[in-house]
Amino acid sequence: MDSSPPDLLGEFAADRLLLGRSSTVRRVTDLLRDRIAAGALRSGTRLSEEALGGALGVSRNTLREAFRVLAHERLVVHEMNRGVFVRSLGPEDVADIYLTRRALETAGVRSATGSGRLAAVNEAVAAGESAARDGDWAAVADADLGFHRAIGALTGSERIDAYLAGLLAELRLAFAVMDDPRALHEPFLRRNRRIADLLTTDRTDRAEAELVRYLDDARELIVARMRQDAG
Amino acid sequence: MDSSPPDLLGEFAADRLLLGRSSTVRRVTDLLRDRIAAGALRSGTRLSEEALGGALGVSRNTLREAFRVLAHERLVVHEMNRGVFVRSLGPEDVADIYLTRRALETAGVRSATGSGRLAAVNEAVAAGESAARDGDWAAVADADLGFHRAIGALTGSERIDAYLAGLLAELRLAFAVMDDPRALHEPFLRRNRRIADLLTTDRTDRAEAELVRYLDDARELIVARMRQDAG
DNA sequence: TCTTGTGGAATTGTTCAACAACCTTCTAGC
DNA sequence: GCTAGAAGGTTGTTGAACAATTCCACAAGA
Repeated sequence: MDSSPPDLLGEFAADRLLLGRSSTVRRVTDLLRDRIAAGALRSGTRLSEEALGGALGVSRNTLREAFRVLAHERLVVHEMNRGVFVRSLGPEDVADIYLTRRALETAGVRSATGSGRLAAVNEAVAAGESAARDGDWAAVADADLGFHRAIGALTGSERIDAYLAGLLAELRLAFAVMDDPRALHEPFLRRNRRIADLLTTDRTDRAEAELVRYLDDARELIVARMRQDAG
Repeated sequence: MDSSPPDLLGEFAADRLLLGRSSTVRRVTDLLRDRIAAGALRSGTRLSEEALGGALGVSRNTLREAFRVLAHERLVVHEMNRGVFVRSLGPEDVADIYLTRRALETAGVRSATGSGRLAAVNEAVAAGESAARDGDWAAVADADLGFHRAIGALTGSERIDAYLAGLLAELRLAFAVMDDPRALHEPFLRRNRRIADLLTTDRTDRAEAELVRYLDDARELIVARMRQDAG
């Protein structure tokens, strides 16, 4: 042991977290989260303990532990004695999510200078533009969310990053309402680029103003579509 | 039914949510959360499934569901095949929490004007001052956290309020390190009052500056004490 | 002395079966 | 058409069981 370079030991210690075999609950939670984000499980769908447990080959108890996590992430709602359902967002939810995004993302923009994390922001913009050229609108959506997550990560806070990631996952529930992902994400590609450029050139105040306008416009787009569907 | 005033029906409908009999998991989760916040369960304490389940009179499966929730709230850590432990915060955690508080609370300050929610802020300040006069430093701590939660609630976002509440609960884990609650909270009573006054008179920019200084100072106080304990 | 096996005790991870409580639906009766 | 009540299915919770894993102590070897 003493002959090993200390660096090597450090690497192993870091690997240990990745190495750890994941529990069944963890795998089930991840799987359900992915299916919900991908829209395979629509809003309002009832997740029967018996049916889903049978399909996944896990016990009811294990499934219930996974449900508790997903409910805390607001991806499903747990109604007492009635079961759990894939969450469905209303206009108030979307408005609330955008209020929260505004708080977190503007915080990121304001601490952009000297954060040394702008590379990820520019990479996300490039990924979105590349996906748009390929016509892969699902990838554009991913890149768009990745961009905003990178904006939040400018704060350097692990909690802000994690919470924003969850918030954006929740927002995907609303995306399912938009039948045309291109109409939802394409117009914002250019605005992402502009915000990234403003940040790269240290014009943070203007970047913040652009970001706030972006968020207001995106919210209005979704809320309008929701009211249209409802009426 | 038709003879009842509609207001009354609305009240009952609202009560129904509160009335709803809570599940065992919910009660266990609340109880453990309270005990952790109160410091009755110290950081690092191992929560044995069998022992705790026996003491509370609930089954291991029920307890495990509660653990999933608490782990998601970052109040306990779940180590695979080892068990769950009351979380212990390091200086990095405290720094991260204060970064997040800064993002959320400054957002609240910036949307204070015309929010119509300043009453709760002033009430929290008054509650803190009253508790200080009584020498009830635990109540001062509650009021302090209530003040900052009210600041976040100025955004009008339910999610920001809920997340900030969780964040402050997590921070109580660090308060346990401070043996003297008076030293931790008393100096900040005056600063809370000052921030509230600035907000009430619409001097939001100065309020924000004061708040940021407050948060930086509080973080330093806790981090310094932690390093002192560690070294 | 320090490290390396080894065995056993204790704990967690997961499943299964059971039952009470509850919700939903259908039916009978008015 | 409406209400009460019975029937069936689902969730809430428990207790037991077993495999997998960790922890601890102790012995064996360098």
